[in-house]
Amino acid sequence: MALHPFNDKQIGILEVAEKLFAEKGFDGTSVRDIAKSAQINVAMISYYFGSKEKLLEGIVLYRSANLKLQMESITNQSISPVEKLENLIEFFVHLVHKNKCIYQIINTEFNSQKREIDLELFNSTKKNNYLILEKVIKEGQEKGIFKKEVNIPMLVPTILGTYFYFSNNHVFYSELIGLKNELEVEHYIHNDLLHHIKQVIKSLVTHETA
Amino acid sequence: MALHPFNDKQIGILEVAEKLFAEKGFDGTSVRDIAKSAQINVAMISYYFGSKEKLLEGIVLYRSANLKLQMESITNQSISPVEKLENLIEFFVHLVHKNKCIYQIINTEFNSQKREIDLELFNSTKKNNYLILEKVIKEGQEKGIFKKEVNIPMLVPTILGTYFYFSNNHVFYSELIGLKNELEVEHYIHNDLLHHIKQVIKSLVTHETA
Amino acid sequence: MALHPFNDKQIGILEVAEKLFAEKGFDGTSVRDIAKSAQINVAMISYYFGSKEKLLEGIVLYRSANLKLQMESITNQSISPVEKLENLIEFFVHLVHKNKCIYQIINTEFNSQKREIDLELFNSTKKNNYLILEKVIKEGQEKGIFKKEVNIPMLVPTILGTYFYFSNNHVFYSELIGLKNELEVEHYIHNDLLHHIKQVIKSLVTHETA
Amino acid sequence: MALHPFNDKQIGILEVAEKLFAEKGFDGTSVRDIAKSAQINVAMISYYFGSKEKLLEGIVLYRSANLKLQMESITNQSISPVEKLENLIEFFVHLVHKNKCIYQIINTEFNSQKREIDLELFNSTKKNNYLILEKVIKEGQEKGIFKKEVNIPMLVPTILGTYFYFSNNHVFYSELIGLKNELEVEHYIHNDLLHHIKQVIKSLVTHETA
DNA sequence: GATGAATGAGTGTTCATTCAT
DNA sequence: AATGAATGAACACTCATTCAT
Repeated sequence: MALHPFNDKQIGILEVAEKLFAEKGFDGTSVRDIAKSAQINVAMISYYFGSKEKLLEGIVLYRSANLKLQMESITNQSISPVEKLENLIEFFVHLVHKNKCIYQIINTEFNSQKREIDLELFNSTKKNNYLILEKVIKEGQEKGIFKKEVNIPMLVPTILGTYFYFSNNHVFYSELIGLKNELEVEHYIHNDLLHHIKQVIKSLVTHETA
Repeated sequence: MALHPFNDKQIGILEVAEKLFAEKGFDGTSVRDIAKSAQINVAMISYYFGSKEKLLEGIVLYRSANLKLQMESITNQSISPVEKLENLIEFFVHLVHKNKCIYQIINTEFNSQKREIDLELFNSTKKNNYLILEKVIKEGQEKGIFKKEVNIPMLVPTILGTYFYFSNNHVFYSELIGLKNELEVEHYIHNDLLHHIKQVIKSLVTHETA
Repeated sequence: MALHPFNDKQIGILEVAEKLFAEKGFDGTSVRDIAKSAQINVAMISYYFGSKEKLLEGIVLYRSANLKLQMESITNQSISPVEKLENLIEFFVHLVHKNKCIYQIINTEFNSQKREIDLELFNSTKKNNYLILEKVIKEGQEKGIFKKEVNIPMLVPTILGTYFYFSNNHVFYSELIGLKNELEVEHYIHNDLLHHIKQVIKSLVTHETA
Repeated sequence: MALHPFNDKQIGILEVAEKLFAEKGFDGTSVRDIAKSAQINVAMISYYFGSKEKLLEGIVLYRSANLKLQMESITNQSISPVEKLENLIEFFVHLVHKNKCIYQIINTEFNSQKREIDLELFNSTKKNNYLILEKVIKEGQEKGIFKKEVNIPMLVPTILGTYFYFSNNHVFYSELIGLKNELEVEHYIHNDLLHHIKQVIKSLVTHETA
């Protein structure tokens, strides 16, 4: 059974719209833009989704359904808390990187109550992710591997904030670091940036091992 | 001599527009919205700035000029590198917090080449800030206080990314942490969040001191 | 043999459409409204009637056929001209009251050549009704019961105009007279209003009887 | 002081719109039709009136203000009740004939709560007219000139209903009576039809004078 | 025979901008 | 210097109708 009620044609429109909304913003994207990109008639957007706003809701619903995670496997393995933590960070970063568009949209369109739609499914996923991370940290703390005085709720902001800040300013940092094209940026993210984030978190939570 | 060419009336419009653009986005804000908020005639925006786009450029120019920093004082004092670093982090966080609006605008309106205007002044400030941080870190490394293997360019993304991620998702985190109103959020940022960021960076760059 | 070519499904649509057209006007009613009310597919209207306009013609045709009257009986009875006149007035008022919808439609949609469809059948019925009334009046005149100087063509406008004016403004008159609900309005029409119209016409055409 | 807040340009639009609404109905008339007829830009309708609906309200307001009557003169003269009644009928018929459009609009657009706008001013005028007529009738009754058993509230429906029924069906009646053009119809209304209506009312309310 | 999908034209309205003053 | 009036283009959306099945 599907987690969302969209057929193939609708999904095509959703994905085109997601890309455009992420690039140009909701208000900066007209239904005509979407229709042209998706090679459909303008009327189809109303026909399929009811309205432009409902289309946006559709995107959130569609992606929220897809984001339902199977992270249990990561944290249930019989590996050390540090390894679990590293796997989790890797998982988080890959996840948001792969779903950059929808995160971009949600961060720009749903901030400060600009728009009011149901983010419940999305937020429950976020909450769930937090709880998994919290469990791993507490496990490490109990084992004496992790420090006690860590501000756990602020870990995800540090992990994902670092990623998003880099991503949002990738033009600036590409120049600063000397990345010549998108491929190199991509490579940098999956290697250097990810490594940096891991180091940041590990340094914070673990006792220094000489 | 002024760093920007705007008179008092224009500044009034700029500040109103900045607030609205940050709240509702550039495309989501009409010149009539701005005119009404600023209690001026609609035609004034074109009259004073040429166009809505030019108004946006004006905001960036106005704020960039204001962001010109006197950070030298922080780093020239005869205090330890760790203290310098802490002061710098505090300075950065307070700066972006105070100028949240313009950062919001730049992050949403100038991503992925959506809009092409001159961010040179803004970017040079950013670059300058980076260089100051880099200097502090290198000083600490030379003194043997800081680790060598730190990815210095990614420090600002970690510092400001953490702040922005929290700020963008403050509704979610207010609920998670239990902050009841804007005042408590404000207090949390200047205390707990700032402390967390300092810990993150210090843990990363310093050798553990037992 | 049927007087119109419509099957049961078509008649269902016609009657729903008639009601909606009378309530909201032709242009104010969409084929989707009709389809929803009639619980059929939107495409059915074009399928069955060819177009929305043809559907309107269909309604007129359907009702015109139904309006074919058996009034001969009224005027052929061996009763006095005054009684014939009263019966005729009663018949007219009841007829238009029962078919209020189609009269409403015709009065609003076919005025001033707004729409050009075949009202021949409808008009021939109207003409026929006039002739029957004329016959009764002339019979009364010949018998010396009715006045000679009556403007016979204006009798129907007086009879039906009074009814329609009241009907169109029933909200205003309900308040003026003190009718509390639709039932009381209905009762008023069949009693007081009908009586008034009879008095009006009788006073006009008959010699005062002391 | 003006009874309505419209300037000359607005009045131009109002009058064009009134004509079109009367001819083709509110829903049958597009703002582009109006703009073209009034030789103005489409946006002006929203600019001046806010919306198409508000334009309709504007028409009603404009005409209602104009309909404020100085009928007192008619009924305060020292003439017989019969003469007063005749003058009143003449006044009513001329009034509605001259303002045919707005009456047409109100009768078709505001029936059965199809549209809900403020008809208070219009209705108070209607009520006022009724009261003046009632006064005249009662004066005649007191003087013994008019009958007692008259249904006074139904007099206006008879007077104006007759006029409107003829007007709405003028094509049919032109053919029936043999009126060749608009001029002849106009002439018929002001002479024969008006005379007929007077006869109808006089016959009803006065005692026959041999 | 009957219908869901799809379309192009048209809807009322808002937009940033310009113009006359 | 400053503004109310005005404009053409674009907006999201609905329309009656058609078409493939």
